[in-house]
Amino acid sequence: MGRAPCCEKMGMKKGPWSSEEDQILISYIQQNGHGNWRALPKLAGLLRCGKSCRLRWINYLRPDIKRGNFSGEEEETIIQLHQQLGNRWAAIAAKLPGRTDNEIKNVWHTHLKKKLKNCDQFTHDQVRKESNVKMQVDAENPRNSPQHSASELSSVTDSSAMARRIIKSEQVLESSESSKIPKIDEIFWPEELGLDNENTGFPGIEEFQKFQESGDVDAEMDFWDNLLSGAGELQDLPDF
DNA sequence: AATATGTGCAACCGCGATAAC
DNA sequence: CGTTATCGCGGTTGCACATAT
Repeated sequence: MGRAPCCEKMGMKKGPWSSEEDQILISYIQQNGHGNWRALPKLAGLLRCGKSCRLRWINYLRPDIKRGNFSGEEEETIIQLHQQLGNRWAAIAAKLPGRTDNEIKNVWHTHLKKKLKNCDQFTHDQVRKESNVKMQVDAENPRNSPQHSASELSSVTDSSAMARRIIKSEQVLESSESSKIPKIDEIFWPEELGLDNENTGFPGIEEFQKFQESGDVDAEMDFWDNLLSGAGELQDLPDF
């Protein structure tokens, strides 16, 4: 259909809101409700378009807005919901009380996307690595089952589980101030440091690989919890 | 200390859906 | 039933601040 933008009228103010404007909008909505957004600015005495007022109220001034950093739990929820719903930010926001679609969208683009990118990179490397190992094993033992190999690979391509690993591992790092604890990249990409897959120096690496193979995410989360609670013991790690 | 670059976030824009006429 | 107005959503932009060089 094509419709003229709501702010086409000249004289409408744009850009950041002043505290005076905020106050006018808050007190008007508290007294009268928002009603017709388009009519609101005129009635409230604001030189803004209705769209701008609505956005300001929904994303910033609403009393039930929860401000501050997202918890790991919230981030995990967003990742899982995004996997299910895609970029339907409003639908995702509906599952997170006090969070707005705009805020979630921002967090996604600034934090979570990067995490998943790292995760994808890890997954890609891991698949490649496991494929190489598999090819080597197959060459040595042609009777190896192809189905078994597929299930092994599927466990590392579950991006939700991977995201959980990333978040949990970051919690491990945040929980300790020891400079001897390797960064997540160092845990996940030991080959870049010249360490082979068999002996990374990462404590519990065998259990970690076991969970990956089984695909038992909950058991893996328990593993991370144990690692988190025993983060202090990681000081025994070799220098990287 | 000055400048360049990166990051986070609030706000804007355009479009589709839908209600109202 | 077609047209118009409004709302709500998702994508994008631009600015302020932080960090690196």
